[in-house]
Amino acid sequence: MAPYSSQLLQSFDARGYINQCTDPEGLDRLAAGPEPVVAYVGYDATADSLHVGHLVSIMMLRCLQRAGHRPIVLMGGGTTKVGDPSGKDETRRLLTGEQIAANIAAIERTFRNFLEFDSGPNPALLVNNADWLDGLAYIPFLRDIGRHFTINRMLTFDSVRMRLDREQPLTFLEFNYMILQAYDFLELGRRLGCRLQMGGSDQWGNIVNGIELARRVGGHELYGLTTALITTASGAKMGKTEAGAVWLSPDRLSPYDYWQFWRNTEDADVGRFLRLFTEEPLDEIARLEQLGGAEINDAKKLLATRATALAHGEAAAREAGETARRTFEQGALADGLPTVEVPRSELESGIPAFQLLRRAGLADSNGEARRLIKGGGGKLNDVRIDEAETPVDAGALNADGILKLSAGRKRHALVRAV
RNA sequence: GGAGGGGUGGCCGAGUGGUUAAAGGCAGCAGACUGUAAAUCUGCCCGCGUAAGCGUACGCUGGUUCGAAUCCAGCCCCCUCCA
Repeated sequence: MAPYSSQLLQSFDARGYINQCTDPEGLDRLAAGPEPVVAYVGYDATADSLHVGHLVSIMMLRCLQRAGHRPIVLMGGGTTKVGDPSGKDETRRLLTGEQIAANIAAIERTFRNFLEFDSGPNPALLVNNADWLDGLAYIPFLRDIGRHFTINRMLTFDSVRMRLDREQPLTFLEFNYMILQAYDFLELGRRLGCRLQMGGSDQWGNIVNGIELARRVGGHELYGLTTALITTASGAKMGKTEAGAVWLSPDRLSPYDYWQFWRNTEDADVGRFLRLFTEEPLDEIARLEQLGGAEINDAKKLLATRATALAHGEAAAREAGETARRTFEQGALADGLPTVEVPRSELESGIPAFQLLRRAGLADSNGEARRLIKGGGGKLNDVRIDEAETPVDAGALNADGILKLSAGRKRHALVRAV
């Protein structure tokens, strides 16, 4: 990779963000120029939270802002009504307008932790493509925009071909997604002077479409840059835990669990993840990833705390780290673990252990809780539970009226008598 | 419109009348080993139930049968070839 002259691309490159770029030299010149670069990443509003799969692009926006440029978060309020067929076997169920609006509001809260929207010389912008897509008139749109797309070419795109090859239906509605995304780029260029779109590698085709559309209708030269899909060293897609997706919203995944996710990073990924997901100095990261054996755990703790601080704030990160330290290193019963409340009267009369495990959220069904205990994974106050039926009563509570349940060595929950 | 093939548990994929809650693989959970790592080995892996058992499940609806994922009919959807 040629050395870049702009601080922006130097940082992107050093952090490991870049997978493909449509015109690295051109973009480098633009970023090294006197004007701040306006760049965007689009996010669908299909859920009320983003997850770690989105995190690289969020970090890029943050990095871009810190380098003095202007980030735009594009919420797909309009495109979500259509549904991106990329990477999906089946048509997604359609969301209502209210659901989409609620999702956007929830996601915005996450972005406020990563980007500066209200002050500074280059505040971030959050825009919604429903603003221009909802009011499109069909015939004029077809004539002005649709004429620049050929079906022949659209059929060659991975998102389309995959559906066709896998013999899955692709509706005309979804087929239009790539056109709308291309149009978004054009529109952001016109409205806000946006020159760069970034996204995951699966967005490459869609991004290129936007660039070509702008060229055909005679706009500015636009640039595209994608990130690699982040996988773990053992090849698994990143972002799954025991409990499911790793969400960025604290309502979906507690800061404690988020911290744990990063703490459990594989050895071989620590350096790479520190570069991608924290802002630690690069030479410090280089030192940390050299650590061997058990010492690498210090690097993992730093990764967990820094990454959690970005998503949930310094205080939450410190608290999560402290909870983990007391739970794992001292074997103590620490506040900050997931907690459920149970009426004291119920505990007085005794609750079968398997039921309590389920109620504490450590098992999804009674059967699963039973199997957990049978397999030796159920613990009450760090003592193995031998029988699923064994009643847990008030005697297990400590002086504060709390007891600890565990599923395996990593998943813990507190039960508080009330 | 015609001919043929197909729709099985989170995913992939066996299974052509009872021994099938359904082989095998992946993913997931737990145990052992460790460092809250990886790799490896072991167990678990639809729900309820201590258990016996019950409920639900092989695209949908009905039928044949003592008994159906398996046979029959109709319907829906997908694929291939022909028009």
